[in-house]
Amino acid sequence: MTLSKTRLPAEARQLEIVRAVLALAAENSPDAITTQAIANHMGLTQGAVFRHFPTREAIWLAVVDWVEQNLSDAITAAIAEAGDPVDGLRRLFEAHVAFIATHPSAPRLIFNELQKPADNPVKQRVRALLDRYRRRVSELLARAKAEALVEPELDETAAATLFVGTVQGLVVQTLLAGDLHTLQPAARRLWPLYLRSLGGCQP
Amino acid sequence: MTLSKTRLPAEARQLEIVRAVLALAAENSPDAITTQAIANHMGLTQGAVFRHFPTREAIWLAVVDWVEQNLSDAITAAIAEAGDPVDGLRRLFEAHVAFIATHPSAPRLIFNELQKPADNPVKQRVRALLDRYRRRVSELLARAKAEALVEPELDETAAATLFVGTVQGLVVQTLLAGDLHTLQPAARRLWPLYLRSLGGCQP
DNA sequence: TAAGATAGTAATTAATTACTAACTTTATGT
DNA sequence: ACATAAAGTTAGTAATTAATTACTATCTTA
Repeated sequence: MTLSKTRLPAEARQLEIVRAVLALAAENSPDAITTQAIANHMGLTQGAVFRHFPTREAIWLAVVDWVEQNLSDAITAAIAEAGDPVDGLRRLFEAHVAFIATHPSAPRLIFNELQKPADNPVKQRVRALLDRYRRRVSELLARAKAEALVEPELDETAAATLFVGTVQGLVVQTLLAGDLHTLQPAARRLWPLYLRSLGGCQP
Repeated sequence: MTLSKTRLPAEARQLEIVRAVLALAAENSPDAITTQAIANHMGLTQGAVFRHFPTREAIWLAVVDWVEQNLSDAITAAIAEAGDPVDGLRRLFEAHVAFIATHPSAPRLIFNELQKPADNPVKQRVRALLDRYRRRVSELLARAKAEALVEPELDETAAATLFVGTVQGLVVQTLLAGDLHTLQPAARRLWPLYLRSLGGCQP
């Protein structure tokens, strides 16, 4: 419960609603989060929510936007500090896992949306987010190949899919196990394996 | 619509209900599948469903049982035909992907359950299913290590997690893209990468 | 300080949902 | 044939939920 008590300007309240959803989605399935629950979390009445969003779906679009923006920033910062492309991949991997560890609701949103029919607007937004992410991984892999840091005949597309999949698969398993605090340790053990899959310096 | 028209003995009808859920889950989120929708799919009325299952949750437990049984059979068959452990892993990988391609509702169930609170009975069942699966992968990896087919200092646990994660991550991405028919081609491109992550001498 | 805009409330609505129970129909064994 | 138990129907109920509406309180600013 935040119980902000005071009235907030529309923009600030919208952000509050997004954060309420993120907080609630850390423990519950996104679909199970009712507008009533969102209102309770802020200490407001249910009707107040619809002062700031026309429909429930509009809330979810705003949440996806928030995730996209923050994840994108984290990625950019991680890559910027990198030495070579392979180091960039490692930093990206760690940043991605760290982001999920602090925002467990983010993967929940994704896993939730991939269930729904194709024309769903929220799903489209999530798909676009993931596409952009994979493209950035591909670029790093291409540079790594150009600098002869990985197997010269590496299947870049597959390697990018595996990169994203490694994180996603790990998250699936830790979410199912219920112990999200083991995410980062497990990720550290996975990285050497992924790195070796790229080939390169080894015979 | 199956429209079986005739009356069915309880046991057969229960199986019909499970198959109806599997069929409906291929396109919709499991949570969105109502008892009414199940009944419609069989050409019966909603009340008929509750002749065979006391609660909605009981239906989902039966569905998980079905998946567990069929996946387990497919795995066992795949491993049985294998030559060496690494060949077993490859066959297991292919069998797993093939199972998902023919039963896309299976991963949907998993992704749906991992969202819910820990005490959920269906989630517990799904978790047990995945644990057994990962253990079988671990055994194959251990044998591969004993036969010196992979890196002698391989982190088995991590490699098993990566194995399962590779499939799961791939499924997440194809489900999100909406083109499930690209699953198997993409999987074939991923296998060489996973194999290389295990290290060892390449033939 | 008065006027208008903005944020939130309280009550209600229409639709959907899992579940129940009293009933009718069908299949089957003797 | 026919009794009867099982399978399916009909017609509900109670609870939940997103959305709406008429109203009130608070802030801004001219």
